[in-house]
Amino acid sequence: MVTNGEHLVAKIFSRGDVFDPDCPTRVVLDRIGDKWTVLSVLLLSKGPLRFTELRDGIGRVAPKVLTQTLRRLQRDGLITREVFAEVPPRVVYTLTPLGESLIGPIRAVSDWAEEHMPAISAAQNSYDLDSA
Amino acid sequence: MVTNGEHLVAKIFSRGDVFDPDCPTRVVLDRIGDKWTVLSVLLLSKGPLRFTELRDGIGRVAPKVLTQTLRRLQRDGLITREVFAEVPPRVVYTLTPLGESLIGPIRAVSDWAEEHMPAISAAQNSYDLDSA
DNA sequence: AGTAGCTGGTTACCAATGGTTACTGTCGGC
DNA sequence: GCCGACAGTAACCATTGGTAACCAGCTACT
Repeated sequence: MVTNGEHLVAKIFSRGDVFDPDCPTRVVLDRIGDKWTVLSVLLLSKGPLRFTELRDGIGRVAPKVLTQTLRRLQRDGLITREVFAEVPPRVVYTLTPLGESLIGPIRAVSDWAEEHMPAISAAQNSYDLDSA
Repeated sequence: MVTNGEHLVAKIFSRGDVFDPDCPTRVVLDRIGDKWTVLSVLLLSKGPLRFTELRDGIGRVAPKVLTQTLRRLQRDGLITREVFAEVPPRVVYTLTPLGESLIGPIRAVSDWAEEHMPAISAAQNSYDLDSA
């Protein structure tokens, strides 16, 4: 396994650099930017959940879109997807350790959003009034 | 100014709750999800920048899209936009105190992205191999 | 005098992503 | 035999991101 590639000429990125347009870190930032990723991870931080539990916890999310979100999280190794061959079917989503390591940063962002939301709403209102 | 609205029946949201679909916090999370918001704020965290400096710092972003991003950040009260009537024209973008308060949470996320990017890439590869 | 170029955009147009509504398959209960 | 629960898919729009071309105002070059 090649983990230390700093002697190579090509960019191998053993750590990542968000300011490099060619670095896969951009993909990671895109994922966090996916509309329901943050909420899904936050919900799963309390424990494994089923599809409908996630859907109801988020509220007003189309099943297709939630499926897309969860597939991408699974592909990124942030969650696991367990299917139980029962009737009615049961699918349980669980955070992996990698996914759990994201809880801290994500919670920082959502806490910030909750705390500063009033200020942002106020700024939006005055901006809209000025340009009206 | 009404800041404590907990005695009202209607939702007035003095703080925000990301799990409530009707809460404006969702708008804030959407903004962070905008493709270039995080990078723009990170770049501006080092000091005010001009339009082209931001564009070059991000790399491969269409001017139209960068303009959209910056206007939204301005509307949210996260940055200010100063125009100097010179030739050639000069426009300087600066983080507001509100914008500066976002640096911490955003840096937590981007640091996480840089640190765990190799693990994510590996997970993606094995996922793609399995489904191939 | 003509023209090319810099800055910070805008406009028109196209592609990709996100989102909504409707539908599927399986089985147990009524 | 029909309904509903679960975990999705299918077909179809809407929003966003991206590209290429252009503009205004002045300066500097030829």
